[in-house]
Amino acid sequence: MPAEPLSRPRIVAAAIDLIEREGADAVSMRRIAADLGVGVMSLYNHVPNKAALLDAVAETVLSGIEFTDDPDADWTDRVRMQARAFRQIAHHYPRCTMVVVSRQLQSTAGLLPVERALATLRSAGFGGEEAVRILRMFIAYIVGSLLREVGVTPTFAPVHNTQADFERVDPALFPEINVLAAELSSCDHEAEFEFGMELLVQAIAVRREHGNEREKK
Amino acid sequence: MPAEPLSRPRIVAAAIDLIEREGADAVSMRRIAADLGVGVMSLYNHVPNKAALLDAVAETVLSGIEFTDDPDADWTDRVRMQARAFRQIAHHYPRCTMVVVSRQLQSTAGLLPVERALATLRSAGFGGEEAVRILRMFIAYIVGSLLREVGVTPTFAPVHNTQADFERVDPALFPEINVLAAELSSCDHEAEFEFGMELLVQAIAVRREHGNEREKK
DNA sequence: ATTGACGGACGTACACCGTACGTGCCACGC
DNA sequence: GCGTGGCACGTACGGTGTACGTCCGTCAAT
Repeated sequence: MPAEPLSRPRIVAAAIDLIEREGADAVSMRRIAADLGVGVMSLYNHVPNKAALLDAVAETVLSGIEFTDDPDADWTDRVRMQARAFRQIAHHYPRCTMVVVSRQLQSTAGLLPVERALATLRSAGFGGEEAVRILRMFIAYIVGSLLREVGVTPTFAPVHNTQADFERVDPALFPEINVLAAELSSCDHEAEFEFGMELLVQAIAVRREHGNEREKK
Repeated sequence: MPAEPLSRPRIVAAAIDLIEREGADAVSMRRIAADLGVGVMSLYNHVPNKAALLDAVAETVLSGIEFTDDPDADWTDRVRMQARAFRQIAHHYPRCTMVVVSRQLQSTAGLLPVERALATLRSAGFGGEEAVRILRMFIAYIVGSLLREVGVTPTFAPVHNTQADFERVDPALFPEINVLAAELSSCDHEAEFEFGMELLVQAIAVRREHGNEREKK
């Protein structure tokens, strides 16, 4: 007597749960079925195959982005907020992040963030082509940042101090690394992310100014 | 009569070859052994397990970066060159790129690029901590860019035009996407990469100016 | 020269994986 | 009453990573 009749959302939720608990490697159709107390092949009545299931996982995680867009705020603040929203879901589903960025999703799941971002950039005065370029640049930076974050803490396990690794390098061959061993081994991801984001925001801000000046001329 | 006696580099080379020919999904110990004309378990005399083999693949690919660093050039040009060198290996081993960025490598393989980059930034006048932050930002951007490039062309197969996908969205729900469908569906990766890199270079250039001014004050 | 140890190539075996296919149950429209 | 279609499920097949045991060539010590 299954209280709930095994639907696609339930399967996806179980998959996300499993990934967060035991990592992406632990995912198998048998394991998900066992967690749901269900036969393995029953899953295939709702999901065509494992790849599609993982796509659905990515889609679901991505659609969990919460936008608190304030149309009255400065456009730079809106850009900042949207970038942070992107990063926050990665903190909510840390183990799933690798799954999300690994599979390129050509579905409509990530479309709402794209729409919002483009609208913000257009309202800031950027042209269409330029807005797309800027958006792609931001996405690249965000994805790369998240990849490092989840890579360095794949299990949130004891972050075995890699400091020793950096201090063990040959000072003659790698003088800079040797001097900066402390800075290289520690990493405040939040501050790091904000630093890069601020640089990007200011870069496109000055680019907008130049564009406006050129228009006036 | 094995002409060459099956060494670890030979195994890694076979793995890279296989990945480039048939994609990362085709990699299996049995398949690699077959390509080498060798029994499966013989591989384990040189490689502890499959994960270590893939780590070695990442390490080997990464160590193939060619640096043509010109110490006399402007520091911005040196940064540009190093970023491009990073991207070029991804073009040389397109299918391996996902493997490289997927596994976080804490080995000494990627250390030389790090050393060069830090030296360049330090010589440009950046402080130690700031140089590390800037380097991390660049790496995030580059990794994110490469991930999009290899994601969009996982097999270099016919890039089934996703234009239709963008044009099919509801214009009422996604007006910006609808208007910019053409820009979103086409992507000149090279130009896109250069655009973002230029923005980053100029951003840190103005940051350096501000820092210098503050020092003078 | 004989022997012993040893490293590497290999086959077998096991647990697990994704999933194609067939079977049975149950709720429904006629 | 009777199809009929959807859904849960079991079985089975080909593939995977790898632990373990076996065999054999080489080389050091006796």
